[in-house]
Amino acid sequence: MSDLLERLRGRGWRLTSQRRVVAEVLDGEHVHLTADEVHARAAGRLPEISRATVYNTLGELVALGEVLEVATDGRAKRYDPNAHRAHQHLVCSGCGAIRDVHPHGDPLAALPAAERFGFAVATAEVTYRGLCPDCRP
Amino acid sequence: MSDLLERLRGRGWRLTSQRRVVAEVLDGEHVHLTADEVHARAAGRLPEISRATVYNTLGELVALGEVLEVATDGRAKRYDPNAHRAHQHLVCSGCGAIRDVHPHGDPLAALPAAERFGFAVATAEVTYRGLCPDCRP
DNA sequence: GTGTTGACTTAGACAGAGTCCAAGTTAGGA
DNA sequence: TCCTAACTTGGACTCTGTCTAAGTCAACAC
Repeated sequence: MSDLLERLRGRGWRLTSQRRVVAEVLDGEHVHLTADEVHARAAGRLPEISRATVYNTLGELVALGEVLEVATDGRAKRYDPNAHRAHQHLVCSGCGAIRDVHPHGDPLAALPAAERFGFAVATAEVTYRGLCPDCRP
Repeated sequence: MSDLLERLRGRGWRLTSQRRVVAEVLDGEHVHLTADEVHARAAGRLPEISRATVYNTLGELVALGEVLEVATDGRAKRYDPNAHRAHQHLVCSGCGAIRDVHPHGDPLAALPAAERFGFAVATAEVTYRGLCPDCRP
């Protein structure tokens, strides 16, 4: 994602310090941060950045396909900078930890035409759930 | 789900009119209602039922395994009374419509041991997304 | 039937996540 | 350097969902 800023500029983005900081936060740690966590880290570098701007910027990055939105629980969405390699998520039912995983095969292929009901099915998201080593009894 | 009330009674539930109405609402329409929609329909039959009771009852039904919680967007959770037959969900990216679908194969099998990172993986939820016939261009 | 009691329900306050808006600021082209 | 549309800001607001204290009532014992 290091040339992300250039790609965005090429798409007509105005390159503000706020957007730069948000992109750097996502780029820096390949974890799954919530919007509030992104805001906290961004504020570490640019104290006056507002929550609204973080939400706006994240929404734009998602719309541009540079970042994935992950909703594994009913709580805050998380943002995954690893948008350029297909993967799924493994979530701990105990502590909520998330890992990227790479199952084999294409999950889309498992849905026969008769089960598509005329939808133009485009993607399949898989969430695996279970207890992580730290949470196992 | 018609004998749901009996099953619940057998598990020590007190059978109040509120719980009965919530169970009937879920039983009556095999759609995926939000908590607020369940509340609205329940209030049609029992006007003084409170939101808190609807949330409590839905939570209990989920804990008992009688109803599934489905979070397909970052918005309100939806409640799926079809908990006794394994299935996945197909969601319209345009209007949000949800259908139960039955892919073949077990999605869990696609995750090799090397990709489980010591987790005791228990379930795999698949969400297929695409445009429904009404939303296709 | 009546009484008792703890489980259940209620209204409303509260909290977390996210959106919206009007006013102020600024990146980048002319 | 100036201009202006695009961007940012703080704060109010909405939407979901949770919590609490006080009141109610289903089911059991008698």
